[in-house]
Amino acid sequence: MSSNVTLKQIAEALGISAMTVSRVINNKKNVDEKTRKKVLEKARSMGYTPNYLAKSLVSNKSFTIGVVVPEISHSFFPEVIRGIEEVAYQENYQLILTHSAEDAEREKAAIETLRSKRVDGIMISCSQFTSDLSYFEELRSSGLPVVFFDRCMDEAGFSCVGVDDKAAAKKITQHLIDHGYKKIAHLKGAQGLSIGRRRLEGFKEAMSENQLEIADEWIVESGLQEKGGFEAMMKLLDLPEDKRPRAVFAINDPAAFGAIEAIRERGLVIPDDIAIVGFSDDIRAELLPVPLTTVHQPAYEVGKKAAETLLSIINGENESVENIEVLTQMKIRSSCGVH
Amino acid sequence: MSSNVTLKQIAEALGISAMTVSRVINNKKNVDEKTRKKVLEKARSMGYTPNYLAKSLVSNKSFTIGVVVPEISHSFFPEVIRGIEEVAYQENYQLILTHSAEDAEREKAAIETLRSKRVDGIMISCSQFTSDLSYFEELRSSGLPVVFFDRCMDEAGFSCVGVDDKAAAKKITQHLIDHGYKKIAHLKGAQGLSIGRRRLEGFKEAMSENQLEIADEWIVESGLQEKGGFEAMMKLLDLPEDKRPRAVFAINDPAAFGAIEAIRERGLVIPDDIAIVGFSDDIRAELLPVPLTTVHQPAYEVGKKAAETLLSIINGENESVENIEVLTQMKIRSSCGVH
DNA sequence: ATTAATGATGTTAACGTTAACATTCTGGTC
DNA sequence: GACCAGAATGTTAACGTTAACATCATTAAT
Repeated sequence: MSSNVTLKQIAEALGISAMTVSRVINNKKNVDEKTRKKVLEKARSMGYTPNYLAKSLVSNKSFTIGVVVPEISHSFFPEVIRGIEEVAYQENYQLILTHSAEDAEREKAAIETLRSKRVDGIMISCSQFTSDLSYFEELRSSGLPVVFFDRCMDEAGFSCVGVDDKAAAKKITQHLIDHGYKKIAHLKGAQGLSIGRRRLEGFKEAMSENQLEIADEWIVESGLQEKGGFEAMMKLLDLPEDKRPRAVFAINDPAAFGAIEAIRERGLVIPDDIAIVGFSDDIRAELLPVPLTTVHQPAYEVGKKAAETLLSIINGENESVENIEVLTQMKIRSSCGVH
Repeated sequence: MSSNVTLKQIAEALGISAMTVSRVINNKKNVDEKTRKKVLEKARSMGYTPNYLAKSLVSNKSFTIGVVVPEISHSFFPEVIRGIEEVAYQENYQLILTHSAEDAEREKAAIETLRSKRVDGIMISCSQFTSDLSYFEELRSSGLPVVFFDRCMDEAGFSCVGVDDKAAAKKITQHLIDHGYKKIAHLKGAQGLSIGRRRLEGFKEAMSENQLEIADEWIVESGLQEKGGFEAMMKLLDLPEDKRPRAVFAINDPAAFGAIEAIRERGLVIPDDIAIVGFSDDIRAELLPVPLTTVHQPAYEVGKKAAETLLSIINGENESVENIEVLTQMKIRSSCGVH
């Protein structure tokens, strides 16, 4: 358990000052070539590893950025993280990854810890239950660079990188309408979340532009997971037959999977009895017995763009609060009916 | 961009010493109740956030652990990370997540950076191409707690948390044998990696215990990705018909997916013409047209166990170098033939 | 040989925190 | 009222690094 070697120890071993050693380690000029070699050799032989904590303390810069995700293991976020990591890596930043597990308190605590660890910026994708705007206002007044991605708090005053949720939701709803469906339901997400609101908006816009009825009972909150989708769909299936929708637009693919399960349990057939479309293009969507029509989100791109945005703020190249939308792509498969 | 508030600033604002403020912030005793309240109030109003960098510098403890994964976005690792994160969260540690992208040099650089950031320990899953043992020996001599997970370097002298690769490989090979197959090939992984070696060993053991021929040309290196699996399978399919294997055990599911693609391209049918089994129970395995028989790896458990092991070393509760195997479960589906 | 310019090195203080020790209160005891 | 234990608070130095300035050595120019 050899404790860590310091500049000073190298300096002492060579009978020179710590400053000279520092200069060598940081490749500064004005160091004699002989000294440089001597120092490098000694540093290697003593197993020197610079202490970035001390460095960061002095420079007030940690080359670390914090990432807060609500869910690590579902397919979208790992891909986003890969995008973030790639950009960070290029610029020599590391990531502290924290996981809120869809818990607003845990999210808050994570952000506090990240601040304490003096990250240079934070990237946040909110939990489903995040609603305390005042906390984010406080965060904003701290001046720490922050960017939201995918799940944003619109009023928080931070930039947000997501996908064209509203436009895509509208488009895929329109696709159902083009198939001749009129009775269309929506499994919606939490309205505190930008994605929940925007997808609902897109849905509504498509419906009203086509003069179709938007029945209250056909807009059911499902959350973002299988379970919620299942339960929400069950509610719809419990309606009297003539009040039942013929098509469903689910807030995301996991919710759609849950809904599909519910439909199947009731012995109904997709898309003949009920058509369904999702959002996110989960890796499983394509592989279902009836492949799911959905919206492909370029997750890697979202991560990349979000990281670039954050770094530009950190580097002082960008002050404006922006709403950046990466373009999605509709994936038409079979669950929406013949095409 | 208000710069960060310090203990000293709070102290000055109240006309007391920094030490007293520190005592309040850290809930130490021997502080007057009135003072305590005054300080807490001031700290809140000034927006104080403790500087863990400074704290860590003094205490030589960062409450941060480094994680190095070769691949972020494939389903196994996110789940492992979730397990790690959960344990870390319980113990108030944060994770610095780094990604080697299957590049040995990048992996080495990541570890160096983690050391510089003075993480309290590191968890590593090696890239496919990691082979420089001397680096790990050096790392070991630094005394920093390290644990490998899933992809280990056996001789490096660190504990390793993985699954019962060899036993599981043997079992699934035996399963193929029980189906009556005698001509069985193996798409193997890099032999520098524990999983590559152990799964090959398990395969060989099952074959020889059943007095079956282990033909050299039926053991083909595929790597761990689709592409490698595809190419390796193509080599097997290029053999003269009578020398072709009737069943294949792929090192992991992605390799199996690639192989399946190759089989299909040749117009052959699974399992009738060629049976195939994988390893890892990728989320897609179950959803294939012919669901893939494979070995389920409890990824979350691996992450959890690995993190627990690392923390026990960090806390000085554990000195021994162990090889911990989390038990897998065979998932028998259809790709291995009727059952 | 003297001066100036430049190169090589050293010294000091600071970053924000806390451990260890030092000092100053307080309230009680005799 | 003197004394003391203990509580409350303060002072100093240290963690490892570097910026800023200071010093000393060397070389070139006159």
